[in-house]
Amino acid sequence: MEISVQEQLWLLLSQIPEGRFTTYGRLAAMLPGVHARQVARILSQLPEGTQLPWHRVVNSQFKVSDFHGSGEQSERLRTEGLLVSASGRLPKDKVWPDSVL
DNA sequence: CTACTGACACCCG
DNA sequence: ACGGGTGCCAGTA
Repeated sequence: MEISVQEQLWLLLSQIPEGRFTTYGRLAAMLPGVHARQVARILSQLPEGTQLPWHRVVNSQFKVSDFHGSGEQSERLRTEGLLVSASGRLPKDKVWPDSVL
């Protein structure tokens, strides 16, 4: 009995505390056989009312993609106390350590 | 710092 | 099955 990649990703995502963030690549690296691109796709298909912090995932450059409307992701991050630079980048000292599992 | 390239996984027509 | 596009990444200039 194995849980799907999708569910594993959800569990991982739910572990990210407020004020922290991670990247598609880091999440993918924690799930053997999963590519970063697949992570991005799964996150993009989360239901609208989800409790999961999808906004705490950015690309490897620590930059917010903001494809989700007009700046909603950056807005949410700022609300959690994460300072987003003018160019959309996040501070590297706030990265979620992937050693939790 | 930015721009471009190749490769990977997946979706759609 | 096939080719083109994408929200990625790593490498390079």
